[in-house]
Amino acid sequence: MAETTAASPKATSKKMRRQEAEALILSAAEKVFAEAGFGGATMQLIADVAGLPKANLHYYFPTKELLYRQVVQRIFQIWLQAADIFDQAEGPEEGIGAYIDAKMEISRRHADGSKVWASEVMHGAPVIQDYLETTLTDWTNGRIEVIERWIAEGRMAPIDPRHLLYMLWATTQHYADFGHQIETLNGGAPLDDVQWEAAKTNIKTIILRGIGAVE
Amino acid sequence: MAETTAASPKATSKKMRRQEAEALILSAAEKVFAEAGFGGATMQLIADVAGLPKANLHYYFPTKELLYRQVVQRIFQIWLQAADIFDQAEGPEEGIGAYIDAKMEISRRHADGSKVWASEVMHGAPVIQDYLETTLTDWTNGRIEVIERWIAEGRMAPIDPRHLLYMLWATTQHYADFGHQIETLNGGAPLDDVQWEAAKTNIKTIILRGIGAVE
DNA sequence: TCTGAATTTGACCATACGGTCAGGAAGGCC
DNA sequence: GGCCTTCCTGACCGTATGGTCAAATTCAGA
Repeated sequence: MAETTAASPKATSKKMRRQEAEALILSAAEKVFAEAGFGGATMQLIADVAGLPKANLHYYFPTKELLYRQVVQRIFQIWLQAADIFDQAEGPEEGIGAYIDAKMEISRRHADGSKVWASEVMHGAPVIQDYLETTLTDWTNGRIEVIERWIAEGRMAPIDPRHLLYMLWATTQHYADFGHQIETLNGGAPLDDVQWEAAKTNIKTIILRGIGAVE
Repeated sequence: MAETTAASPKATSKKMRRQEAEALILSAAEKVFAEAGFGGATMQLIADVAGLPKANLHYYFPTKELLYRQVVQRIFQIWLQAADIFDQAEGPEEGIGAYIDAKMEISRRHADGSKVWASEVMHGAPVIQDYLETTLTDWTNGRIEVIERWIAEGRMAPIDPRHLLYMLWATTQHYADFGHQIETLNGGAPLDDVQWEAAKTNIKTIILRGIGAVE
């Protein structure tokens, strides 16, 4: 189970702080939503995974939708943070290379969150449509400008920046969202450190060469 | 709604042939499963979309799982057929280029099916795990051999064929699975013919150049 | 120690869901 | 027309789910 957050359910005193309780529940919810989807997930199962009675979940998160919304928002934040690397770069090789590395790391460390996000978007983004229209749109347009500048400066080939971004998102998130398929094709074992490195290297090699950012 | 199959619900006589009834239901089910996921989809909603009473669905498909299974199998067949193009090719530029075209066409024409497939895999492939282990594994290994031959013949750079395939799948399916996100970033409108062509061209340009199959 | 706010929880409720069934309707075939 | 198979469907059932609630428990501060 996820050891990324807070203490174990019954380790300390009987009463929890709001913060740690919410973190525990969010972590359990992320896992269950990722495995079963919003419709397939049940509050009972999330409660079981969190090691809490169901009624306790409703104390912190009144409805299933509210809980789900927070799970989605959390991964979106992580997703956005990977953008910083993009900006700090001085050219496409560094910027896009680092962005690929960062997004691959997210796919590995936050596979559940990535799946929840993918599921949400696939179903028409009923919960975070406003984010797509505001934050994501702004972010995308900003990055498109950067790429266009790189093209104008002759640092890479004249590719449509939009489709390049889609390719970056698709390729990196695939390792999280379709992780089960990749694992099966890998003989049933998750990718090990070496294989993850190989994946990153391959992606960077193909894309950076493909856009003419390296020889 | 999908006009790809059969006649409209109540156009002809009261009684339907097994074949057209099943096609109608499968088409409705694909749409609903794509929009709501397996857990979120209800037999009632599928029935409504198909324009049939719920009990009639159970006449043709005894359980929800059985109906779902057939929807998934159908898209998998389409998915596999795109492989033929790969084999008939004589080199990477032609083979991979045609494969990208074919998979992009699937993403456009069968977006719902693609989403159902993605959802199934994301949730651990509870229904089609055997397909992943047999058919898909065989198909993948076969294609890896082809790519390795191309590399050996000096027709492309020494890329890990496995990760190249993942990239092809990811990039092309992204346009179906994340179609809503793309649509939102496109100002709320679906990609038009020109934009789809641009997408294909960009992907082919980047990948074919990236693997050293073209200059 | 007393008090009150925050937290925990078992029991409960209304609803919605997947699935069943019996009886009716259609249509092909003699 | 008579018969039989196939198809259709409203009404129904048991269960599981999201959510509620009031009583119990914990704990910090006066």
